[in-house]
Amino acid sequence: MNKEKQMKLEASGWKIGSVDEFLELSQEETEFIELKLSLSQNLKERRQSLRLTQKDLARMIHSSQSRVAKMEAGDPAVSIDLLVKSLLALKTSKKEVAGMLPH
Amino acid sequence: MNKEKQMKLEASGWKIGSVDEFLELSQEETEFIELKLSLSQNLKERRQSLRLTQKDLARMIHSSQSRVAKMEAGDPAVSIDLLVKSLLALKTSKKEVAGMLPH
DNA sequence: TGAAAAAATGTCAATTTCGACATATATTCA
DNA sequence: TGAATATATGTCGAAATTGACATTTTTTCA
Repeated sequence: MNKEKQMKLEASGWKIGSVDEFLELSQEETEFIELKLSLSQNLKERRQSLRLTQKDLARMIHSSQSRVAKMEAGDPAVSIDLLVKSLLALKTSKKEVAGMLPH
Repeated sequence: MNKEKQMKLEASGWKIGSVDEFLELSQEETEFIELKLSLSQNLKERRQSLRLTQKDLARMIHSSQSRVAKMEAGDPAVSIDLLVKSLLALKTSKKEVAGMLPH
């Protein structure tokens, strides 16, 4: 993982380590984070292409606008479960989900 | 969803509804549960084919044998996050994960 | 422009999921 | 067989995630 990618992760709030240096993440941790970010980004694109507001989506999954915003921002404190529930609510197909898997 | 499939879900502890009749689940809820069960089953097969014990896998993901058992049993109180972390720990490829998606 | 709508950000109590532990049950194999 | 190993089940306090709410910032568009 290069420095630029680490910067992006940190920018989304993923930094866990010490104050002025990057935490060395294991390969699984990195893959896990990248998967969540990919789902986040795809969810946002999908919602927007369907012309739904965050509030609309929030209603569909019985959640709140702020939580949808955090989901789409790739906030670490949002579970894959909620991301998947959101994608399912938007009738995302298996093929589309498969395309969201990093690598 | 037919009765037999509902029976299987209930057998894994997924029943939420009333005492003597099945709860009518929405399509998204059903798809979500089926996804988790698919990941569970595939995880178990993958671990076994690698000749690892539940305790072995638990160590790899810094968890416990009992939680791995619940994961593989499709216990509702286990997150997709933990399932994904486990699959990543077992070096599951994108293609393999894609093959685990129901439908 | 500027007001309205949408999105982002921060906080919090409630709920869910967590690892850990104890123990019961099942499987393996000498 | 039966002892050793593996798995399943139940419980618990701790930690993480939740929906909701208030507020700020950004975007839209008349």
